[in-house]
Amino acid sequence: MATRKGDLAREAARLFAERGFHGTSMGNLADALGVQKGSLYSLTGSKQELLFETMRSGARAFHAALDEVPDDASAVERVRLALRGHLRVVAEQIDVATVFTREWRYLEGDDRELILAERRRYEDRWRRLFQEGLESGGLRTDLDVGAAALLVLSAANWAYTWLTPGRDTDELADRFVAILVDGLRGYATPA
Amino acid sequence: MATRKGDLAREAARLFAERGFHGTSMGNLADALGVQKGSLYSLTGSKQELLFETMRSGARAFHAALDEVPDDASAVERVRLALRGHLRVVAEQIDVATVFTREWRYLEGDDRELILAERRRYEDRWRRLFQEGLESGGLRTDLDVGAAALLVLSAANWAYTWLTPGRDTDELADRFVAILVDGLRGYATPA
DNA sequence: CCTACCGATCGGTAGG
DNA sequence: CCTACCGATCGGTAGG
Repeated sequence: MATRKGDLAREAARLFAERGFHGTSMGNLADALGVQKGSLYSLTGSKQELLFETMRSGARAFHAALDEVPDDASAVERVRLALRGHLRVVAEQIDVATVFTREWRYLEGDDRELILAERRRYEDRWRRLFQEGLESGGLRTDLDVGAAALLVLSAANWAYTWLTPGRDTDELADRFVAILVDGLRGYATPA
Repeated sequence: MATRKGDLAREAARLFAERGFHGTSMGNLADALGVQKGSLYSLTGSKQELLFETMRSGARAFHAALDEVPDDASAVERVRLALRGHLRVVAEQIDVATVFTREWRYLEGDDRELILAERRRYEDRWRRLFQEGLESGGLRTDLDVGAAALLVLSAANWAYTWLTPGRDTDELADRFVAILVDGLRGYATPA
């Protein structure tokens, strides 16, 4: 069911990702929908609200992807599935993911606080993944959990700049994890 | 020797990093320097030129850091020093690094092509670092060079979002490399 | 470095 | 969804 409101949300994500929030005018959005800019205000309250809705949609997608990671898998397997999930969201919703990762600082007031809290919560969930992996013995005991989480989150957060939608996304996540798990030097896995 | 032109370049980098290129007006820059906005045009040709000069300064700094990596060190050591160099540039010139990493797409015409070429060249130099490491035997023979370079470049390019200037930057680079080299599972180094 | 100004465009509203 | 409009601000210039 394609609604005009949905069309606007999609075009807003696309243009905010392509030109940035401040580089996109309500006039640009109106052109993309083929209407006059005054008409947009029956579909949204403000440009700021369009940004906020895009961010909420991003937060929802990334958290939902993490929800799918099973509690009972091994530490390495959980990291692998979490990275697959994150990269899949980026690949399937590249515009929303781009705006979520890069344009949050143009939010104002309470909108900004709410989205920042969601971003922090997402990163905390990742850190917990590593912390639990360490405690359950799936990761080396001297692992720097903060640095490890930061490293993987960097790969995840930078992905919108290079990921090509529909091109072996899962396999790429696995290749990252393979390097992370066994290292650049790569000793053989013990029997 | 503090010149007005230098003051303007510094304030431009700071504001472009803080509010984004399109979120910063010539009026904001004039306020930061304590002059009227018309006066800025004796120091620069246009707002676009200020962005371009910031980008050139970033490109210069990152390439210069890579120049310092010795040719004759081991593969792992070269990666470690290259990451140290990159993070040091981010820490010491956080505004320039932020703009270089995030605002390049607001450049137009030839300026954009030139800076994009410099960015590509920088990433190529990193890939070569891994390629040479593989050929000299310092890295595991089945290493996916493209994925490994992308992983480290992600950590490097995301650093402007979390790096605190002047706080153990070198040590953090070393911790990243330690995880990358020996892996999350971490087998003992062979004798 | 300032004052005064240019045309263009901005986000948003009123009234239909 | 449109027309017509609001005050504010934009990047930039002229002339001093």
